[in-house]
Amino acid sequence: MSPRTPKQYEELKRKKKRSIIEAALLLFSEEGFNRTSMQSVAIKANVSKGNLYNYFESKEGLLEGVLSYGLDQISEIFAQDDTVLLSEDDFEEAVRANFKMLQSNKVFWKLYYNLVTQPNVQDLFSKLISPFLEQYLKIFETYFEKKGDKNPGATAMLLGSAIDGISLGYLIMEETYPLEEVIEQLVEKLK
Amino acid sequence: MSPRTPKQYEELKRKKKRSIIEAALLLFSEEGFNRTSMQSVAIKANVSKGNLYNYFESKEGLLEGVLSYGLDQISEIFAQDDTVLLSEDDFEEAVRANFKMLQSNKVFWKLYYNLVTQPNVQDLFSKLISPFLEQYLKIFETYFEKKGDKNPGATAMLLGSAIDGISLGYLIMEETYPLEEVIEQLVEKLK
Amino acid sequence: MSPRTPKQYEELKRKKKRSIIEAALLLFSEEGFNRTSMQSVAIKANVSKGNLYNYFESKEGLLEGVLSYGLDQISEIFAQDDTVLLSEDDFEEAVRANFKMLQSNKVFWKLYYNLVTQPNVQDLFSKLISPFLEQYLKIFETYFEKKGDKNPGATAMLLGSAIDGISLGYLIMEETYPLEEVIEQLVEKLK
Amino acid sequence: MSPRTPKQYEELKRKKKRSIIEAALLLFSEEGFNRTSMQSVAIKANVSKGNLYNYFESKEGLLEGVLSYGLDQISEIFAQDDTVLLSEDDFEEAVRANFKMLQSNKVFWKLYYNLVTQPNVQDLFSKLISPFLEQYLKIFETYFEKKGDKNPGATAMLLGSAIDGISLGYLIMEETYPLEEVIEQLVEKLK
DNA sequence: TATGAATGAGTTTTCATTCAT
DNA sequence: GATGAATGAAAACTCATTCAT
Repeated sequence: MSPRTPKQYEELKRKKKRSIIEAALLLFSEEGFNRTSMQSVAIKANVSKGNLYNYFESKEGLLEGVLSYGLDQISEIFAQDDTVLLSEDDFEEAVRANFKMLQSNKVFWKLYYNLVTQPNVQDLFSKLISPFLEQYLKIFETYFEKKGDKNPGATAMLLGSAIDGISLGYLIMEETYPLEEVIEQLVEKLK
Repeated sequence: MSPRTPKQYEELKRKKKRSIIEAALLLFSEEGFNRTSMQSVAIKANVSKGNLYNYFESKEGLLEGVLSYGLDQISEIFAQDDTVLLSEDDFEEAVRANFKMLQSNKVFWKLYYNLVTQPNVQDLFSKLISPFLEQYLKIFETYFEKKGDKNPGATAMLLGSAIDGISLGYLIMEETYPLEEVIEQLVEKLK
Repeated sequence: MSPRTPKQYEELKRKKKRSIIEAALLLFSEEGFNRTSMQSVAIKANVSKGNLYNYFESKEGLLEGVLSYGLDQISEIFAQDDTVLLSEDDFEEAVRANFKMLQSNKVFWKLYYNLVTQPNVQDLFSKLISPFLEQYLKIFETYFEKKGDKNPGATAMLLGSAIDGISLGYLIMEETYPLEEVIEQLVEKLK
Repeated sequence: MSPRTPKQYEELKRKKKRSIIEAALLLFSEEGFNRTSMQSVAIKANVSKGNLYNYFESKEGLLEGVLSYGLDQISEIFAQDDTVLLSEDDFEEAVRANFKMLQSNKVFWKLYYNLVTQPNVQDLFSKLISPFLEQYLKIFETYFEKKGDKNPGATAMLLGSAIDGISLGYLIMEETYPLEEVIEQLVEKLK
C-alpha cells in the first residue's frame, strides 16, 4: 500500500524547502528582492523553476518564507533576553550580543534593511517583525527607567535607532566600518 | 521664424529636465526605483516616453540625475556648515539642522535610504554621496576631539550612525516616531 | 497476502475509473475542459495526480472516457426508442422524454454543448456521438414521412435543431428559461 | 512643434486595432479562445507580442474588443428590424435575413456559440449581447401576439431557440447541413 | 498500483529602449 | 526636440506529463 515513503516525504520536503530558502535569502540579500528572478533562485537551489511553486505559492510567499526562517533563527537567540536587564554589565552584554547576531547573520540583515525601506513590502514586513522590535524596546525602556532616565521611552528609542544606524553602516561598508570602536562608544554614552 | 532662442533654449531644457527629475523623485521615493516605470515618470512629468530619452540616456541615468539634484539642494544648506563647531550650542544646532533638512526633504531621504541598501546601485551611489558624509564626519570628529573625547573618530561615527538610524525610523514610522524627544536625548547624551 | 483478487481487482479498478470520470465530468462541465487542471480532477476524485495516468493516458483520453460514460448512460435510455413512432402521442412522449433526460443529466449536456462548438475536439466528438444523432433523426424522419410531410428529412432536422436550441437556452439560463411552455409550443407546432 | 502626424495617428491606430481584432476573431473562432495564445494572435496580425498590449490591455480586453466589433457589424443590419412585423411575408423575410447574417459572419457566430457555453466568460458576454436578444424576442412576441397565438412569449422563445439550434448545426456541419430546407420548414411551421 | 515531487515548455504580461515620422 | 507605436527580452506563473520510490 505505502508508496515506498510514508512520511519521510515530510522530512525531505522540509529539507528542500530550507535549501530553497537559503538560496533565496542569499540572492534577495545580494541582488535585492525585485531584481532577483525566480529563475535564478531555482538555479541556485538546484531546482526547476516549476518545482519552486510546489514549495512556495508565489514569489511573495517565498519572501515570507525567507523572512520567517530568518526571524526564527534570531528569535532562538533572543528568547533568553526576556529576562529583565538590571546591571550595566547586562546592558553592555545585551548590546554586544545584538551585534554578534548581526555579524553572524549578515545576509539576513542586509535583506532586512533592504526591505524595511521598500514601500510595497512594508505591510507583510511589519506584521512579521514588529512584535520583536516592541519587545526589544520594552526591555531597554525598563532598564533606562530603573536607571532614573528622564525619558526612558525616548532613550530606548534612541538606542534602538542607533543600533539600526550602526548596523546599516556596518552592512554597507563591511570591514571598513569601525564596528568595535563604535559599539564601545555607544555603550559608554548610553550605559 | 523668430530668432528667439540664444540661450532661452537652454533655460527651457533645464526646466523640463527639472520637472522630469521632480516627477521621478516622487515616484522613485513612493514606489521604489524598480517598481516605477519610465512610462509613469513620463506621464507624471507631462512628457512623452520617447522624449525622456532626450534628457536622460537611461533609467539609471535618470536616477543619477535625481540623486544629483537632491544632493545639490542639500549641499546648499550644508555649505554654511563648513564652519567649525566649537560650542555645545553649535553642536546642538548642527544636529537639529540636520533633522530639519530631513523633515523638509522627506521624499529625497526616503529614496536615499531605499537605495543605500540596494546592492547594485551602491556604486553609483557612494561616488555621489561619500564626499558629503566624509566632510560631515570630519566636522564632528573635530568637535569631539576638542572636547577631549577618547576616540573622537568613533564617536563621530556613532553620531552619524545614530542620525541615520533615527532618520530611518522617522521615515518609516512617520508621525508615530517621537522624533523630537529622541533628538533631545541624542543631543544630551553626546553633547 | 490473501489471494483475494481474481477479478475483484477488475471491479475495483472500474469503480475508481468511474469515480475519476464523475469528478472530471463535474469539473469539465462547470469550469470548462481547458480551465480544469488534472490536479483538480485528482483532488476531487481522491486520487493522486500520478495515478490518474494509470487509468487514462492523457487529459484528452480522460475527456474521451467522460464522454463515453455519458453517452452510455444516455444510450440505455434511448435503447427503447428504437421502436417506431406512430401516433402523435408517441411523438409527444418521445420529445418530452428527451427533455427529461436533459434535466436529469444537466452536467453532461452542459459539457456536450460546450464541446460541440470547440473546433479541436470536434473530431473525437463526432465519432462518438454521430451514430446516436443519426438514429435519432431517422426515427423522426419516419414519423414525419408517415404523416405525409413534404420534406420529412428537413423537418426531422428542424426538430433536432430546435431541441438543441431549446436545450442550449435552458442550460444557459437555468430556471429562467420557460422550458415547459416552450416544449408545449414545440409539440403543438410540429406534432 | 507637431511630431509629423497630428491625428492621423488616431486613424492608423484604429486600422491596426481592427486588423488585430480580425486576426483574433479568426483564431478565437477556429481554435477557441482559451487555446489561442496572444503570441499566435500577434503573429497572425503581423504585430509584436508586446505591441498587442498597446491596443488591448489584456487577453480578455481583446476578446471584448472582438465581440464589440462583431456586434457592431450585426447591429447595423439589425437596426432596420425595429419596425414592427405585420405580415407573414415580413416574418419570413426577417427569419431569412437572420440566416443571411449567419452565413456572412460565420466566424463571429462560431465564436459566439463557442463562448455562450463557456462558464467563465458568460458574464462579460451576457452584458454585451443580452440587449440584442431581448429586443429580438420582443419583436417576434408581438408578431405572434397579433396572430392570436395562445402563448406568444413561449412561441417567440421557441423560434429563437430553433434559430439557435439551426445555426449551431449549420456552423458545425457546414455544407452538410441542409440549411435552406430547414429554414423552409421552420417558416412554414411557425409562420 | 500509488504517490507526489520534478520537469520544462508554454502562457500572459511588463517594460526599458528604439525609431519612423 | 517631440511623439507614441513598436520591439523583444525577461518576468511570474501554470500545468500536462513523467518518474523515482
